[in-house]
Amino acid sequence: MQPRSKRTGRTGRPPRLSQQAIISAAEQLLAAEGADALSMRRLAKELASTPMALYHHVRDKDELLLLLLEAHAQRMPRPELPEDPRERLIAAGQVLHDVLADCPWIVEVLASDDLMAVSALWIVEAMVDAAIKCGLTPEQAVDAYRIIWYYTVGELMVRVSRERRQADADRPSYRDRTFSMLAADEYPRLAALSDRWATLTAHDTHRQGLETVVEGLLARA
Amino acid sequence: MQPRSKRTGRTGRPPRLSQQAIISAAEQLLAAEGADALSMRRLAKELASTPMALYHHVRDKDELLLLLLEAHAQRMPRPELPEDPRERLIAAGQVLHDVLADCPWIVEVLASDDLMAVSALWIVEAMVDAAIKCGLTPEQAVDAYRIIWYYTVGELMVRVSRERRQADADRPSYRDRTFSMLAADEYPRLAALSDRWATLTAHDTHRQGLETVVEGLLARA
DNA sequence: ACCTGAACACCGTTCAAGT
DNA sequence: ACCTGAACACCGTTCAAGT
Repeated sequence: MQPRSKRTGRTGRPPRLSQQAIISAAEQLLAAEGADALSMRRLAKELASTPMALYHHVRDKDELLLLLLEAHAQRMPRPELPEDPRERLIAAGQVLHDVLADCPWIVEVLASDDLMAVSALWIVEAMVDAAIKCGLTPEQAVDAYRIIWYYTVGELMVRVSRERRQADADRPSYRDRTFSMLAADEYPRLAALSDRWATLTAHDTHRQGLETVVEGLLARA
Repeated sequence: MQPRSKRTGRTGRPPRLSQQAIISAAEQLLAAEGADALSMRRLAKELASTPMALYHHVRDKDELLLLLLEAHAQRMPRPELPEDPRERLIAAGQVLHDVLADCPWIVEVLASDDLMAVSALWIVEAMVDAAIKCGLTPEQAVDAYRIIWYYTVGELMVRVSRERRQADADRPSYRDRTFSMLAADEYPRLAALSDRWATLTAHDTHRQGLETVVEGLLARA
């Protein structure tokens, strides 16, 4: 696995670093200290090397993040999807979500490209295929994929940022401050729900929303 | 409008800076040079002041961003929403989207809090109200709002990041490289669509997706 | 080919002092 | 009360040089 220099001339030293080693170290760092800790400089320190040595193996930080996403997607199990196209569409959407949900650092990558890693492309294929089998045209199927994708990205964004906020939990959230000041005449619905808002918006609605979105998408088939 | 010191003692100088002045300068900077240019240091330079002077008027950069969002939402016109609750729900979702869509720098704020500025809270009120009038329970209405919110955030994230990518358009997108290498036997649907993928995913599906999501939401009412 | 050291051009934020 | 200067603890990336 470890790439070696092709010519082992007398003066050439064996490479101390490799893309693999860098990716592994980055994964360890992410697991141990979270996304904020991952910087080129810190990573170099972790590898007992210098920042510039990394740039010999990855083009820039963006490429490193993409490589990390790729490695993560490759490791994920590829579950059998249901035969029924509707169930298949929902299941694929769920997998898409789950692949990304357990590596929250990925959100920065999400923003940087609108397409998954190659290793996750089978999910997109499954979704477009299922949508077509549900009676959508190929064009509608692509639109359906995009709508589900937007829903997924949004859910992840909000989920991750909430988790980060809870991490440094000292200061009261803007939301709490806002809801305690709600004028009941101007915002009757929100005021009526204000004390339950935190709990109502805390429970996980991803799956339910996914099913809802699919229901809407197939209604036009 | 300009806050003045209450005691104008002989030794007290008139304040050179104010929250208002800082916000205005930040808006100008954002308009002129985009989100990346907005830093506390740069902003101080623009105001012919020092970074630390800013911290006397805003707590930190997060608060500044929140104040900017608030100011933006306040300026937005508040359109009359349709009476019909279903149309009302869609229209409110559209406004929510539009308020955010024309200030792409906001995406960083979106991640940092799950609730809108106070000035945009009327949209949430309208959505929850419309959902209830459509026959949903208050709990379902909150879930409906959240699902639309996720969809909106995701659409904006992807939209903004695509626009940024096009800004520095030198390097070919990861997507293009990926799609040109697609194995037709492994990804039959995507391969069949590969040459049209760019155009199919370029057109704006926000509105259509919004209507679809609402359709799915109301199907269970 | 692979790596290092020093530098460039930045960040957000804190501290201690000035008027 | 309002502001300044200097500093702390970082960033990503480039350049020129070393073996």
